[in-house]
Amino acid sequence: MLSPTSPLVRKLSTFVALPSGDLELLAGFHRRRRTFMSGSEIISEGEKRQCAYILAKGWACSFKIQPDGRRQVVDFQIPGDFLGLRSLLFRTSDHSAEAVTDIEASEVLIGDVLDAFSRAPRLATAVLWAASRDEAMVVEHLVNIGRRSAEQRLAHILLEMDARLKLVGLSDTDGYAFPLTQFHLADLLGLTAVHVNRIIRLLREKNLVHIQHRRVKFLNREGLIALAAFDGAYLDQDGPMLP
Amino acid sequence: MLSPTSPLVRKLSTFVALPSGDLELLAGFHRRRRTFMSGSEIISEGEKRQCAYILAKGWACSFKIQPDGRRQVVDFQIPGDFLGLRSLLFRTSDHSAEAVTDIEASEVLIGDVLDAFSRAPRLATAVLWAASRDEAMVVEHLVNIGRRSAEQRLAHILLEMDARLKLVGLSDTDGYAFPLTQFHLADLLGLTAVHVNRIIRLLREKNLVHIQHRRVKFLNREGLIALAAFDGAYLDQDGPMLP
DNA sequence: CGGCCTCTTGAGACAGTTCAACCTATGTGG
DNA sequence: CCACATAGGTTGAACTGTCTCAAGAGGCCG
Repeated sequence: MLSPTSPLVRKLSTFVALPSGDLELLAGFHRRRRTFMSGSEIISEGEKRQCAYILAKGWACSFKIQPDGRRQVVDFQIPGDFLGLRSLLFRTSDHSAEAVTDIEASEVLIGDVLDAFSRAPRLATAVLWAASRDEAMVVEHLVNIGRRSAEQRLAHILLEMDARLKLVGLSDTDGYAFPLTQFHLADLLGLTAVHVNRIIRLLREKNLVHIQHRRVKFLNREGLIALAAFDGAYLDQDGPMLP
Repeated sequence: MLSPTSPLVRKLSTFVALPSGDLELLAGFHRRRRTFMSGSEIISEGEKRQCAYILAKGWACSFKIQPDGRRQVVDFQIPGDFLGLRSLLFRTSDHSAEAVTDIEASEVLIGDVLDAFSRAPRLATAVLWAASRDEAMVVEHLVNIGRRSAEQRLAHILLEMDARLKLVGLSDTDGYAFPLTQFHLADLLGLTAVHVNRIIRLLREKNLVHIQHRRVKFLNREGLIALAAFDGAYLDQDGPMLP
């Protein structure tokens, strides 16, 4: 049985109040528990009819590889996030995903989704909301790369992850545990790892954030927010719920 | 009554065969027809509880504006596409949208969606698919900006629009009608209009494509595909349907 | 006819890349 | 518990794709 504070339930409950029947249906999604070792590939671009996962523990990342070997990270997934929802619905998966840390996840099949949608339409809307929120994050990453400086990009993603981690109770007041390497950040921000390193130093020298020892520690959150022009409205996680 | 060749039906039918009951429900979505003049704003970032639209005729574009006035276009919408689906589900809209040409669209309210989902779960899955396809396009635009050269970016978007227009019957063998300015392209590709202009010239001089007089005309499609490393799998519009 | 978009081209500046070297943790096998 | 391997992080110097600013040309509409 799914505990009421499971990250996914916590996230969806920000959107709509789900009746207990829907919650039980959601619990059924957690039947097939899987574990993956750090670095292992979970979803593979180009493969047909893949399944999806709900991440329960650890960080993952979804990405696309270019023919020349360069890679673009699309997003990082934290507990409560879907992993590979698009590859569940598409004929062939349009992206790959791998475990950043050791992770635990629940396998979801297309049948589970069809079944749940027909029995709980409110849940269908909640899942569409979660998928739309994922899209909103990708959109913000697009703005990041397209129209912000390297410094702003880094500041922005640090603030986004903070807000997302808070929603599932994984962020403290001063910062959070942060398992990403500078290569991960570079591939998300459309930069090189060398340049990310220089920007990290810059933000440290400005006494805005420290990124050290697998931790992000905010020294001047207001300053960071101003620098990145961060507005978390796209995460749609504040304010009153849908009636 | 909705004609069976409406762009939206045509698009969704690529994914699943919808029973006639679902098609009638879908037709109900087209009750409230609206028209917008070229240049007018249809969705506004920051506004609460906006409605969404299904585009029937013309081109639109969705975008986000930065505090410094620079703008990032997220995607262009063509007939059959949703417009502002995220602003329908979110507390406040995370993006804006405007009409590129004069357009015709049908207004969709949140109640329509909830109602349709509870009566036609298969339709819910089809809508989730369409939303996921929109996300896949944004992801590809992210890869475009993050990891491709200006030349590749432009080639890629021209090929994407060709495939998308083909799906709704708006592309000829040699090219298609193209209402975008170089400013639109610049804002989508994360470049300046000046640089887009130089790249357009480059592709013309290489005898790959002509972009002139509001038309895209392919001269060497294979060459363009190779240049951009274009693989349309992310559009999920080829191959057998979902059973 | 004049005004305003849109497109075009040039020259200099700069943010971020590339390549290369070196440093520092952390873990592993002997 | 040391020796070594390896992944990740740090820094410098030269290079380049794209931007910025600037000025002008073409075409459409009132």
